[in-house]
Amino acid sequence: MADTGFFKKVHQVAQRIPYGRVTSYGAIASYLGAPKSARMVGWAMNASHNNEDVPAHRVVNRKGLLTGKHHFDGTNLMQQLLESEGVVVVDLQIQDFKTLFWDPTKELNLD
DNA sequence: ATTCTGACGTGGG
DNA sequence: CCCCACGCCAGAA
Repeated sequence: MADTGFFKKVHQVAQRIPYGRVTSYGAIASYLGAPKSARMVGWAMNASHNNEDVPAHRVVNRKGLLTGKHHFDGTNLMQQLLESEGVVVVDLQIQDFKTLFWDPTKELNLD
């Protein structure tokens, strides 16, 4: 099933998002070398939804808006998870998004 | 094979 | 900042 290289990469990058940090679909897509396939990242997140190791709630759109919150189990589970990590979210909008933003192409360091 | 959709992004106004 | 139109590509019907 969806265990393509693309999905796998997305999962790995998502897993490396630090606690209390967030990133965007485009950032991950760009890191994977497919800046045009940002949507596919979201699709990959859907598949990763099966994998608890992938914190999909830390991935938002470029505006820092929790566009995918509707895809989570509850109605505001995504926001709860983020706030639980210290991320301030107001009306689906992450506050200080620029500060909390974690760019894999710049800040991703390998173990 | 064709058509539509979508957890997006960019550019122009 | 907002709004609008277009591009992109994988999957479902």
